[in-house]
Amino acid sequence: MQNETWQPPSVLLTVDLVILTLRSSALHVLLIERGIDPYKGELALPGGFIADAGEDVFDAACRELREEANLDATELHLEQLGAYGTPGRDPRGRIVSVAYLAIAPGLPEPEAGTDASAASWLPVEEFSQGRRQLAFDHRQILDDGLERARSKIEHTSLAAAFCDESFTIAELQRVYEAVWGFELDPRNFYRKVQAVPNFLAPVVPDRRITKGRPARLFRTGPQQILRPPMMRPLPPTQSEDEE
Amino acid sequence: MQNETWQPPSVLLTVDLVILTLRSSALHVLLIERGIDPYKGELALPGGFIADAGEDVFDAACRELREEANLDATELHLEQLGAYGTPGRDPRGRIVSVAYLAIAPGLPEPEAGTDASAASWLPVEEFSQGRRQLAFDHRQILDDGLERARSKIEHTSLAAAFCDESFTIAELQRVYEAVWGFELDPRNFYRKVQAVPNFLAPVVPDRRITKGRPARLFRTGPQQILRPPMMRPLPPTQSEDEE
DNA sequence: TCAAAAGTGTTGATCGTACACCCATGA
DNA sequence: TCATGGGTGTACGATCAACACTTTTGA
Repeated sequence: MQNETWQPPSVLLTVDLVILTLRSSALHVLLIERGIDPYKGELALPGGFIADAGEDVFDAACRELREEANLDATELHLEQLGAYGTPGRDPRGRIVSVAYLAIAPGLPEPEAGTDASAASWLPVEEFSQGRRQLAFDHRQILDDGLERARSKIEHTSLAAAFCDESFTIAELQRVYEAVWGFELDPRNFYRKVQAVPNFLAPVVPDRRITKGRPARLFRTGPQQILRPPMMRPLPPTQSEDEE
Repeated sequence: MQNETWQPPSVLLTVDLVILTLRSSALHVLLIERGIDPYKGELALPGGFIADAGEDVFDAACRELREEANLDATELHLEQLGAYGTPGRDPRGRIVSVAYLAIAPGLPEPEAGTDASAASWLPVEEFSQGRRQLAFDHRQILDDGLERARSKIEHTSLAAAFCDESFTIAELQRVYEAVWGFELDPRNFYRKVQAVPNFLAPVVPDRRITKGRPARLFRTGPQQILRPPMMRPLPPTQSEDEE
């Protein structure tokens, strides 16, 4: 236990964002090329220091979302991933980062001439087997964010956050396939999602023009928790050795 | 964007612990009665400031576990819940807390005469419907920890962390029943857990003396992810209104 | 009328649940 | 030999994967 003159040490606080979206049926993450040291020129997650001692951490994540990605936090899903506080993770000193996961519908390229101009969408597939590195411990944060997304679309309605407000069941299926990296049977998927009570609510009018028969449109219903869950097929398991 | 003389603000960092265990087949959480202001005399989660600017946040959680609860972090499950950083959550100033969830096998009462003497195990049931309050935002942290535990025992082997190194299937069942608040059929539970490949491994010798037929002993196998998952029965859902 | 995508029916295997029943031990 | 808890068999309904098939549109 500390004596009475002991003062607790202070740390610097940053937020980092794993922003995911679907582009051309592939999962992408928004990354920036760092313009300053440390890690100048390397890829990193968007983020930054909290603005002042009174700023809420969640508000800081919303602000960075706006400043670095031109995205409005009220229009997308934003949840905390966790705190990353290992000493030495940032060469500038003791910096603890609170990471957030954001999920956005398909979006245009970040506009040049804005603060977001250094940002670009990269396919997550390029980072999947350690093929490409990121600054700081951002590789770990990205992996944690991906696993969170993969896991949460199983038993929550999170997958709809990748879609526009109204969407077809085929569009929703493309989300699951991109995030999980598995192909799914469209006929079974169609019935499975509709069988979950209050997950999807039909939207009557404005159907879109496609090639074949037009699809029905849906929006998310009140049910956030999926029962039964959408179970992802297991990857090739080689543990078939029980009797 | 900030100008060049701007300096990022610093914050104070604490860790808080949600320590769960099973006592007499009921889920309990370790709480301390605060000896100093703020919230003097009220119940709070064990925790405290990081010791110095170089201490890892996880290590700080291990240290508090030892100091405040007399528990050894190497012998129990410890995982991060998340960061709690709303301004005003602590009247002493801008304090960000990183919360951890710890799960321990059944343990004796904290010893008097130690730093942990102000700590005691309380049944979580007393806090379940806002019946009793906690200091700071610890009520929220406790709720998040409970939901994490309830959710994780569904699809991971976390439930075994509530048991000793070797345990019977009936003991494991009591964990599920206490954490979920549901009674389960012992016969079906028995086969269900054994059907998960590599979840449980038999332990041959030393069986315990009980009333009836002695039960087989098991320890956890290498499989951390449960496939298929143990699904908790749904609470009385009143949304049976689809056609 | 053809291609393409949406949506439906059906079937056999698997899984979950309920519960009857048998087994091994201490008292 | 009885009470007690451990463990097995089985049957029925629900769910799932696979895939043949019909529907609705644009071209």
